[in-house]
Amino acid sequence: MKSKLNKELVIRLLKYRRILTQLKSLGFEKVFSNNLGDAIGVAPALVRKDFSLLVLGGNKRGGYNIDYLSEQLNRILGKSREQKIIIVGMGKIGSAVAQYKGFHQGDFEVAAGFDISPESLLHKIEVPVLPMSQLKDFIQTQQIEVAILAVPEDVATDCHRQLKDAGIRGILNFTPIELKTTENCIIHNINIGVEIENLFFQVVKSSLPFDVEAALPDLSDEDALADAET
Amino acid sequence: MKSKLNKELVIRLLKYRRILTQLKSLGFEKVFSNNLGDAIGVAPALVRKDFSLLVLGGNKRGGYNIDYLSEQLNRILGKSREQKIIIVGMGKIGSAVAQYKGFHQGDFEVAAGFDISPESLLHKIEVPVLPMSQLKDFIQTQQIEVAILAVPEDVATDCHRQLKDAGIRGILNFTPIELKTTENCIIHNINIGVEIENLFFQVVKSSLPFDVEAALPDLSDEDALADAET
DNA sequence: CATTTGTTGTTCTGTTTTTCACAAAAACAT
DNA sequence: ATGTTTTTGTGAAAAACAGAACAACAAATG
Repeated sequence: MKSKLNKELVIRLLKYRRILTQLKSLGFEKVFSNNLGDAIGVAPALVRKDFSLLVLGGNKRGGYNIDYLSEQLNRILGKSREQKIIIVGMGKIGSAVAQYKGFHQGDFEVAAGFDISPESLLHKIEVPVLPMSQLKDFIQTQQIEVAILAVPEDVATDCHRQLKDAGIRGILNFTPIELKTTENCIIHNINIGVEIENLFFQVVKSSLPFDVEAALPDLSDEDALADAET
Repeated sequence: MKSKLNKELVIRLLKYRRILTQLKSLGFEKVFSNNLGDAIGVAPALVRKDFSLLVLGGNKRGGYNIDYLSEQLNRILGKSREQKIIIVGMGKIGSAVAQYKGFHQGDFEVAAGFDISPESLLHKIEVPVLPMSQLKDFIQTQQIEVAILAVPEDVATDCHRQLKDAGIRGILNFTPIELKTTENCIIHNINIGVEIENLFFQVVKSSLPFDVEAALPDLSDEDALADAET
């Protein structure tokens, strides 16, 4: 069974929705595939194909209706509003995310943060911070499904287990430990260290006057072979 | 010209390197493809394929030599040591990243943070925080190539322009504004809001007793067609 | 009313990336 | 020595993904 809503597509749809919300608030009523493409950094043809796949039609010369598109994307993606999440580990990253303003028009509410020593966190945080001992109970009574994991590396696997035991269905993992999706719990890893290293590599590679890959094994044999055949 | 070192491959290589460093510090000398695959969450065959592509050989029954692999990965990826980065926007996210401990054995040094009002930042931060007015000069005299952008949404594009004007070659962008890579400046976007929305979608989708995609346009026509042809 | 213009919808094709499957080689055991 | 096990290395198949091209159509124009 091939899945129609592949991973990249879903991300694009979420981005379209955000852009549409912005455009709407600016008073626009319609939008063209190249506007959306520019906004999220993909080719206009891909935008049209995405909507075509979902049978979201536009008008042959008038582009797409923003209200219609928004509604339909909400139908497909779920309104994802009033969803509650918790944050485990209220260190720097955890509390930063707790106060993150970039959520799509307040879709999510951080129901609580958890930490080994909640008392020590005196910097004003708008969400209640509870001790880890209350984690499982809170998750189950509040029916929390999604958690953000932002604890130190050495307790990551232990916290992961606790979250799974408590019945969490999805974890956004900011620790450098690569957790793995299981049947009952979907993991998305964000490894900031790797992201920075990766960016550095790309920059250095693009800055060099020669091709980095020239240092890699020779592919010119293939060409030689091809030449020999002619 | 097809590039051998594609984006996903580079990320895997960076992850291999991290795992190898850990294994080495634990006293291991060799490692098998399935160990590495487990550690970074990919199939063992892919690990072998990666190394095969780079002509990094293992031993038919003894796995791969950790020291050798580390050296070779360092050669290919660059040692990426003593590189300096700056952080623009020392709000919650910015200062969290400034103090991020997950960097690969201290590869990177945060040379400075920049903010509109550096004085107001009284929470103890180990790196110097300078006013935006000094941004361009600092970048040029210190020869900074990579920056992390963590400012509020409404000034993101302006800061982006300032960074490009100052000659920055790579930006890790934490704002919800999707910036685009240009000839001179590589952008990697990390949109935390979208990541959370995406995770929610996947969780809801997996939780439903029926197939979400059933609500989407019918593909059974294809089957009907195929049947009709037989 | 005819013509031009602009934009969508979709097919077809091409590329890149991953998985499968198994031969080959090395280590180990008997 | 001989056989058995384990793990690599890789060619071929499969899947995922994107891009180019262009027909179809609606709107605008004169």
